[in-house]
Amino acid sequence: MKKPLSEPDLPMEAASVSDGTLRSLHGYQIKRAFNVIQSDLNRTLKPFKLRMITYTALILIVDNPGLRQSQLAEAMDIERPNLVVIIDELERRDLILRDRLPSDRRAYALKATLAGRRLCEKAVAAVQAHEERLLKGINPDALRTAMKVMQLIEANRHRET
Amino acid sequence: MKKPLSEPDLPMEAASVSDGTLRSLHGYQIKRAFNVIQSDLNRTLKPFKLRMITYTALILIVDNPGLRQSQLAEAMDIERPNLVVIIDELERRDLILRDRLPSDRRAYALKATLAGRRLCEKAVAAVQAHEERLLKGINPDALRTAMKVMQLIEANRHRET
DNA sequence: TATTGTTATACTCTATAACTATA
DNA sequence: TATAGTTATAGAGTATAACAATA
Repeated sequence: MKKPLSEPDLPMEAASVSDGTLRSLHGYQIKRAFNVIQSDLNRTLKPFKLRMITYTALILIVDNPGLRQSQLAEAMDIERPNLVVIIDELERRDLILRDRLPSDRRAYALKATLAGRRLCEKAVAAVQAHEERLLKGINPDALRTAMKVMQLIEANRHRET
Repeated sequence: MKKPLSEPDLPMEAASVSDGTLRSLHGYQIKRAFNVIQSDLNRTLKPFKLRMITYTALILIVDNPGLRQSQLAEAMDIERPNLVVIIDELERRDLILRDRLPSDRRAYALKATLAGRRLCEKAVAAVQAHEERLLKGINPDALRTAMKVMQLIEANRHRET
């Protein structure tokens, strides 16, 4: 929706797209913003061979050593099966490791390796630059408000089948 | 991230996930909100056999009769090839039709059928209820601010490369 | 019985290259 | 040559059922 209203050189038959807000669909604006963030972030993370989802998993493991996969999946709000391949990928690259919990031999304690912590810190710096770029010109109060709104939306999740 | 901090009955080995904001990653909060919206909306649209993306295309065609596919793709911020299957689906269900433009026989003028307009209006009502539910308790000013922030993020899209 | 991690699978959304028919 | 729509395809995210090992 870069061109908000009518273009001068369109033939009569072609309509102009009504500007901005789709009626009754705030969700689509959030989708568009998210797509921009995701593709820009993935470009930023490419040199580290990380994606948004693997970066998120790595940073949570670095910041919360000993996390179980089920806890991490809940924290990331993804399904357990989908986390497995992410953990596999990080483990194969020796960025994290799966330690068996003696107290519960079904579960793993996830821990970052030194290499994982180092890569994470470098990636964090790049991501900070990415966010500065993408959030440039946005009033910090407005941004805080927006993030609070995102949390409220998440909290209003509809759980009944 | 429903449980913000430590759970009382966890064994010592298990760490608690640090609450809320992932350091330097506003994007992930937006992702989570979007996922909630998308899955709730798709559930809402299921009785109409629509999804977020087909609903969006339909409403834009209803509101902008004569739209070309390329214009619609740009308005929805998706790639032209991905729009084709969406238009196919709506056309197969006789909700819209592709009219050849006499002035440019490469292009189509997209128009909603009566059935399409009727389904659209019913879906709009359901979506309004969905958004009321999901945005319940959110200050309208805060919501407006959040939507403006989403637009600004979209406008800061990184285009080089 | 219930839970942790796993496998397999299916569906959706996104992105790109290459084609056709028109301009 | 450029553009509108199309085909084919690949990649990534998400969701569910069912299983083995363990609780």
